[in-house]
Amino acid sequence: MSDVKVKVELQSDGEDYEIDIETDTEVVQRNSLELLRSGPFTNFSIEEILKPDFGSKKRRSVFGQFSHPSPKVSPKEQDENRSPPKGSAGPLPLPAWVYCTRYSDRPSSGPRSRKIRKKEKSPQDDKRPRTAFSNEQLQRLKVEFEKCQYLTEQRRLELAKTLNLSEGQIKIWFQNKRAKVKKSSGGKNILALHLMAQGLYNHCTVSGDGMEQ
Amino acid sequence: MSDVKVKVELQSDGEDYEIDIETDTEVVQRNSLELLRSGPFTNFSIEEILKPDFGSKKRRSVFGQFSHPSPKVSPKEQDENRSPPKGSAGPLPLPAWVYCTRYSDRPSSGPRSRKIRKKEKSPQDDKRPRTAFSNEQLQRLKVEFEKCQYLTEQRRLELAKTLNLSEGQIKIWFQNKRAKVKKSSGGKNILALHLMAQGLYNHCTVSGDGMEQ
DNA sequence: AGGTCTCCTGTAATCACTTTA
DNA sequence: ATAAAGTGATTACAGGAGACC
Repeated sequence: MSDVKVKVELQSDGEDYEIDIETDTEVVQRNSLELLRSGPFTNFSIEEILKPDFGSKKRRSVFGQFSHPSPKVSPKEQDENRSPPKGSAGPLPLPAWVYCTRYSDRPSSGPRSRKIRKKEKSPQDDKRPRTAFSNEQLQRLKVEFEKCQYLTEQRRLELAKTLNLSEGQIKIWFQNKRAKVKKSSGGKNILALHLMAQGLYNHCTVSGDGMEQ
Repeated sequence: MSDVKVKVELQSDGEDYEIDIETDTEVVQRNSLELLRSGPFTNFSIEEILKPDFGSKKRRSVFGQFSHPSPKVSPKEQDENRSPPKGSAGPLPLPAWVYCTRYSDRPSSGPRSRKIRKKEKSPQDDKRPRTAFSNEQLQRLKVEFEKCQYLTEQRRLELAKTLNLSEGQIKIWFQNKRAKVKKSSGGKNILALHLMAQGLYNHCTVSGDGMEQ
């Protein structure tokens, strides 16, 4: 696969954007997510995954063991079909989580169309005053969050538009929400229990106790 | 199982530090979460994907990196105390992501130390004695409050300066005032609700600006 | 090599609400 | 009655890292 880059200048904001075309990685990743979303967890065992021959490696360090294939794909491709192009000879696509790197547990944030010319920052502290999101906004955000805890650019843009918030606010809200969930769940989850049961869970969390709400 | 913490006082600065030892749990949990995030699915089975040879794409294949050392990793990067010896033939059957440490995703970050917050004692000392605002001050505050029940940093600063009060006092006064109004109006603060509904809560404009943060 | 993106982690600030005095 | 402080939730940002161009 090769990359094709296209430069686009949008009339609206006069910004240049660079869009990567080709490569079906993103589709793969999406499908991979679907995959992960799939079967009941009980369909495969931790043991299976953890067998010595699975991705056999002696080194314990994660460093460098995971590399991140460039997740580039045209946004169009992204919305329109969620199936990987069943092109003949392509190598089998990998699930997203396999691609995970250092932040190894989260899927890629998806294809990006990068802004090339970033606006020059105003050097002063233009810290946005705290906003109180409306119930409507929060409602929608929560719904979206339940669908997936991570944003794609697409989704972020769409949310920002329909909720009349900045993309930055959407992004930050998701970050904060993830942090909250993580904190409040205290790390207790089903799989954790699985791991515990299998003796792979040698450590305990500090924060421990869950918080309510 | 419990968390292990060590308190250390460094000679250099006389500060206490708290060091977490072995907090791998969260990583496991988070990675696990992703795995658990499952739903109905299509093309390939988990078992298939988990085979060592699955999708062995040449250079960027993750699985390939299970079987041979990544070119990206310099020995130095593999941190001193966390990396097992490279040539170690020791049985470490687990995929790397299982071992991700700390906040689960980054083996490289390892145990951290953080400063324990300095505790301020003598709780009585810092308490500001109750202030009796002058009529002039109250007058101005009320006027401002009617303009908008919520402060911007700008406005607070300005008020504090002209009224010769601390910004903290201004802030508290507004908070108390809002509470009072709310109470007396039976919890129905039309303006506030309206503002909230519009997401304008504590500032007056919604900027559509982009992602700068 | 430099810039930009998102990520995660922490933290500051402010909110509503409660309590103290 | 009300200034001030405490609590818990939440928005926003800093800082550092990995990935990408």
